[in-house]
Parts: sequence; structure tokens; C-alpha cells
Amino acid sequence: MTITQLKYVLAVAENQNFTKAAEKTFVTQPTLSMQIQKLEDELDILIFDRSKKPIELTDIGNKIVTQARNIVNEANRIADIVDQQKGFIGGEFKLGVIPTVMPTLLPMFLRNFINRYPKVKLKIEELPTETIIERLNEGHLDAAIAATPLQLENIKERPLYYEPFVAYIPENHALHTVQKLTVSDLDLNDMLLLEDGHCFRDGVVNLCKTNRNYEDETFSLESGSFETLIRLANEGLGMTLLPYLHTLDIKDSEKKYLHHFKEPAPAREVSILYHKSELKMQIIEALRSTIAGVIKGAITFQNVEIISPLPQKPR
Amino acid sequence: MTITQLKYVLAVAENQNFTKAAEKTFVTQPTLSMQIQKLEDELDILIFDRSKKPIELTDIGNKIVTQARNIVNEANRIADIVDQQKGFIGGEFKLGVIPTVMPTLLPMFLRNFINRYPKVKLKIEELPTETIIERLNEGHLDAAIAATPLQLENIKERPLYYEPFVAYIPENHALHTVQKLTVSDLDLNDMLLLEDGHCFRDGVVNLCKTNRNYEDETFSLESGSFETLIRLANEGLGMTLLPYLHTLDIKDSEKKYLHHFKEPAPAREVSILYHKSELKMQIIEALRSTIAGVIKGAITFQNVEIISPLPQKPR
DNA sequence: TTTTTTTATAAGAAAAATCAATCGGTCGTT
DNA sequence: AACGACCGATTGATTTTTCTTATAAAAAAA
Repeated sequence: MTITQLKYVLAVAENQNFTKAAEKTFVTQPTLSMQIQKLEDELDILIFDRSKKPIELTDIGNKIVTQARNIVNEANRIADIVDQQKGFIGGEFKLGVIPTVMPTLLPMFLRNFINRYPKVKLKIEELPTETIIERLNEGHLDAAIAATPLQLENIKERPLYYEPFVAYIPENHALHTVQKLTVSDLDLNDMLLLEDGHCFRDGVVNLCKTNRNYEDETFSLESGSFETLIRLANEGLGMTLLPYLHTLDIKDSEKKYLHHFKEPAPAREVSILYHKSELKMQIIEALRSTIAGVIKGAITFQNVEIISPLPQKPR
Repeated sequence: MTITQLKYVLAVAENQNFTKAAEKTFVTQPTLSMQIQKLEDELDILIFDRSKKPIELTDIGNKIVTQARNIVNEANRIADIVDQQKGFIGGEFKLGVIPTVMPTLLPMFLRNFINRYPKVKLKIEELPTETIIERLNEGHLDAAIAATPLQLENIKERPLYYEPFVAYIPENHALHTVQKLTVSDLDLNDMLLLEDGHCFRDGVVNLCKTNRNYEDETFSLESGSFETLIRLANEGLGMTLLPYLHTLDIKDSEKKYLHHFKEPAPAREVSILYHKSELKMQIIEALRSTIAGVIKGAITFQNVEIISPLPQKPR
């Protein structure tokens, strides 16, 4: 059994197709066929059920793939240990970021990070929390930035900052005159929300539900961006909640509609997530410290109440 | 980097000598030299400091060896997973047992186990707890039986039985007339102890110390076996404590000197230990269930108080 | 110094991994 | 049913890698 064989197995398991897996691993398809057969012979089991289309893992194949991922991860870590020893910070690094953090946080630290660690080839993807978790587990992402706490078995989370919710209340709205908002003022029926799938939306829903217990309703007005939500609010279709960083680059003419919450303000916890194997830990640490550095100037809130980003299942 | 190379590195690291390592791995010495050099070239570091005699690991070499052990263990586990799937229970299995458990427990389950799992080649070694822990960590033992709780980072423990302490009090002793002993009756100065290094000795010391706080004294009368302790007690040199199973095959004429403790009786917890990687788990489970089966008939104590087997450090 | 021990090197043999080409089976389409 | 597309297995040649024998070189022991 070789590490190469295990990598081949992983590639085929992921692509469910020998030919595609061969391309990904930069070998020809017969190479994959033979090496995987050799491994199967050695172990005297079948890893793949080739009668199914597309190809499937057998029961035992599934277990082997899990363990193979383990081994390959641990093996990759050798290079990592060496890098660390040499003080080398570089190589490809794949970072996932949730959509509601991406446009505000990224411009704040990216230039800074690239200057400090020019040898790191950052590949950043905007992904929903759910996909981020999958990809972290599969090793397709090296780290991610998302709202926490998620408390997942194989994923570690380290908080970066706490970002309060800020209300955007148009002129003609009932709450417009209220100086300091409290959570109990909120009404989910009057709230303009992001589309389903955004964890910020789930956070807002959770926040409003701490107040009263709503039925699971269908919301008619939803949108994919905060920009649109603000425009809808201006049209008098309700109020909305924004994450604090988004309120920094709002039009001056609209700033007067922003209402902060009374302390402790509800807030989301934004963390850097990584797999418990702590692969490429030195780059993760470099990222974390860079972000922590730039964020310190922008966000200084301490007394906040953390709102869970997880959707509550209907009972 | 290949798994074979990592195994070679481990062999050389353990033997501190290429030639001996070559014999152990059943290859010639040049093979080791070349493969290890290849790995060093690939990683662009030196794993061994060849200027020292005997050969030594470099700093980074040390880290790599630790990780290599990890990888090789995880790799071995693949075969294990396959065995489990096939329901195969067999192969070599190295079990460590502490001296105070060995002579009583072994004859109880060994024949039974060999009959049930004839394909397992059991290699049993009598070792002190300290050595057991080392060997489990290094992978030289597959499992061990020792007194717990030890609460070690990389070693899991699963209790097999609770074995009460039984006092052996000779005729002329002050406590001879006491019907049901309590811990507060014990006096460490009057206690015949096993030699240093036995965890049962530490257990007895801990037990007596829960009573009063003793200085760390030197004990003049110590011995390596319970047989001798009993003989010394008969000579009127003090009393002693025995683990329950040892009291079963004591001479009939001496049985009258055995005194059980009042419930909850102090007891040692005897567990099966194994590395957290759970290698050869199906054999470990087979062992555990076999022992649990035979022990159920012999030990039925429930209401006991577990005494730590760890030596207390002098402050 | 000589001998022994130990690791490195060189060269060739053996084993393996890989590739290009091709086969054979399955599936969907006409 | 026939055709073509797709996909994994097979074959045989080629390259690469691994291992061994033989030997050199260096260090330690005698």
C-alpha cells in the first residue's frame, strides 16, 4: 500500500469516475485502474462497485476512503512541519468566506496580507456556511471565515471579531423615533430578510424569535444583497438589520436611518474555521493575526450578545 | 514520500543505527541509506545527525519521526479495518500486564481466549505501568492490562473489574480481632509493602494517606511478591494488603487471617489500555469480552471506592 | 598502525509504475 | 436492432524506482 494509491482512491471516490480522476491526478486512466486494482488485490476486497453508474463505493470502500483521507492529510502535514521549521509561509491556501462577510472584510485585510506574506497564493471563494463545512471536512478548503458558534466535531473555530446588528429604519416607520433600540422592539413580520441560505438571515430570525414565538411563515420580501434590502426599506416596505461593517460604507444621506441597539447589542461572532488536523497552521495563524490587526481599528464592541447563526428546525 | 520511507526512518530512529535497522526491516543497509537520503532531499532537511555516535535525530527529525509514527499507525489501520469487515480475528497481538495482575488473571482467561480465537498469536509480557505506557505510545504493545485511572492523553482505558484490597492480619496483630476493617484502621508504618515501582504499592500508600498525612519515609521491609509479604506478616513483622484475586489461592490454614473491608471497600480498578488510534480494536474487544466473561463469576463487588494507582509526588 | 565497525556510493538487476493503444461492456439514441 | 458515446479493463512497451552486491570512505576500537 502506498500513499499514491490512497490518493488515487480518493480522487476516484470524489469524481465517481476514473477518467476524470485521472485528469485531476495528472496520470492516465489505466494507471488509476491498475493501482487501485493492486490495492484491492492486496487488501483482498473491492473498494468500488463498478457495476453502478456512476461508480459507487462499497461499504468497506467507504471506510477505507475515510481512513485514506486521514492518512493523506497526516502525510501532507510532514511538508507542513518542514515549512514551519524553515519559517516558510507560502504555497497555495484556499479560504472560504460567507457572502455577508466577503465584501466588507476582504478589502480591509487582503492588501495587507498579500504584502506581508507574498509567497502565499490565496484562493478565496465566496460560499455559504453549509458548503464551507463540507469542503473543510474534505480538505478542499484550508480555512474559512464564517459566523459562529457552530461547534462541529472536526472543525475548530477561533473568533476574529464580534459584529453587532444595526437596524435600518426608514423615515415613515413606526420605530423611526425610537432612540436606542432593544430586541423586544423587533417584529419579524415587518423585517426585510436576505434569501434563504444566508446565515445572517438565520441570525436575524433567531434574534426576533427570542422575542416572540412565531410560526414558520413564508416571507414575501427577500433579497440577495443588503443594497436591495435598503432600497426596499426606503420604499416603505419595512425595516431591516445590517451587520455593522456594512453600515460603514452606506450613503451619507441614508446614515440617519441607522439605529444602534442598546447594550448589550445583539451581534454575530465571526470566526476563522479550520480542520482539527491543523494543516497549514502557520498560514492560518498569519491570516488570523492580520485580520485581528486591521479589525481592531474598526470594531471595538465588547458588550454584545452573540446570536446563533444556525437555522432552528421547525418542531 | 512513501510509507516505506517513513518506516525506514522509524527503524533507524529506534535502533540509532542503519545496519541494525536494515536487519529489522529485512532490507540491506544501502537501501536504508538511499531511501532516507531521498526523503531528506525531497524535504530538503536532515532527519539524522550522522556526525554523532550513535546516530541522533535532528530537531526537525524528531518532529518528523513523531508524525511518521502517526502516519504508519494510521496506515496499518487500513489492514485492520479490512480485517474487521471480514470478521477476521487473528495475527500477532502484544499484550502487557502489570506484575500484580499477571499471575492471577492470566490463568483465568488465557485458555479460554486461545480456544475462542486460535488465530491470534498472543505475546504477553509482564511490565511495570511506566514501561507499559511508553510501549503503548511507541506502538510496541497493542494493549495492556493495568491499574487505572491513569487519564493519559493518548491512551484509552476501559475498566475490566474492580478488585478490592483485602487485609492480611496475623494472629498476634493489634487489629486481628477487628471484624470489619475500615480505612481509618490502617497505619502505613505497620504495613508491609511491595518494592518500589509496583503500582499496587502506590495504591496502598495512597490508601493509607487518605487517613493521615505521612512524611515521605523509607520503608525498611519491602518485597517483590505477595508470597513473601505473607510470610513476613506471619513472622509478626506487620500486616499487609492483598488484591482480592490473590486471596483466592492462599493456603487454607492462612485464610483465617484475611480481613475484608467494610463497604465501600477500597479497590483498584483494573482496565484494559490501548492507544487512542484503536489499532486492532477487534482483538482488544475480543480480549475484553473474554476477560469480562470469566471475571463475572469470580468478582462481584459493586460498592467499592477506587484508589488511584499513581505515586503522589512529594511536595 | 591495524582492525573493526559503520555509513555512503556505484553499478547493475529486478520490480514497479506509467503510458499509448485498444478492447469490451453498457447505455442512450435513432 | 444498430450505432455511437462513454467508461473501465487489458496489453505490451517504456521509463522510473527500488533493491542488491560490491566497494569505498570515514570513524572508532584494538
